[in-house]
Amino acid sequence: MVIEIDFNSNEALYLQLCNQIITGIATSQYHEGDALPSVRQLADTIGINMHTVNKAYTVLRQEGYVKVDRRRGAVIAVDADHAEALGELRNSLEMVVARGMCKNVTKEEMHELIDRIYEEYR
Amino acid sequence: MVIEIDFNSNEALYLQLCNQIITGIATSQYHEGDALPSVRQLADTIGINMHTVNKAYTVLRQEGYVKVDRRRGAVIAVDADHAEALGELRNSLEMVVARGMCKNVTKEEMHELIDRIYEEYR
DNA sequence: CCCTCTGTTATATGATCGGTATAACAGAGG
DNA sequence: CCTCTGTTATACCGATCATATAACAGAGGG
Repeated sequence: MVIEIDFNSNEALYLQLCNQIITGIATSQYHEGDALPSVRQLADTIGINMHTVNKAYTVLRQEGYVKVDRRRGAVIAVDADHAEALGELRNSLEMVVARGMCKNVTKEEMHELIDRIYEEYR
Repeated sequence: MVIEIDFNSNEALYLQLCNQIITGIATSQYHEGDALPSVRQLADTIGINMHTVNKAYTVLRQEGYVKVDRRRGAVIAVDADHAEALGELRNSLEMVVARGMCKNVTKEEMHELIDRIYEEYR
């Protein structure tokens, strides 16, 4: 999978990495058991520091998207704790929905947006 | 409206302020034309610096939630540019939905979450 | 007219974070 | 043994966050 970093973004590099890999899992570009590039290798190919990649992998592990073998490196392993996932989703959605409501976005429009994203990502 | 700041949060103070005020608008605790406390007054009541409040107000103005009179201070004035709002909503939702999909959250569950938030906020 | 309130701007300081850099360590293979 | 893996420690630089002090212009109120 191609990972592209925007150095002019105000989003932190390690967060861009996390988000792209998570999107890669959602879009089935990464599958359970796939090995990610090693921290040194990925850092080299996209031209950033090893520790920045390591930070991204650490966050991904803490959030339950990869597991780390000492020798194989980071491996896609989604920990789909459903209740926990719903709780965090809820927190993330609250601010998004609040902003939408202020701007007169109906919940039907919100549903439509979600359906569209689901279609594109599946 | 009561504004509560969590000094132990990893979220920046000025962003906590923004989010709470936006939530206040969504939940009809603030209405179009209502005046927010002055930067000095609000800073004093919650025990933070004037400039931190000023930064929050500046962001709220840029994102179209308040307008600033020289005399009256910050006044709730939502600029509901619908197309623009939908675009930004879409961007915010993409990462949320991607994380949900990884954790096997169905779009029906996502819809239900949104409906529930809409109910609670209305 | 003066006093007081409003947002705004300018500087400076300290703490934290993001990213880089160099280095070393332990574990697991080939 | 050599090489790969993640991991840890340390240091440095720049940007951001929050604070502090200070001053300015505009708009009322007494």
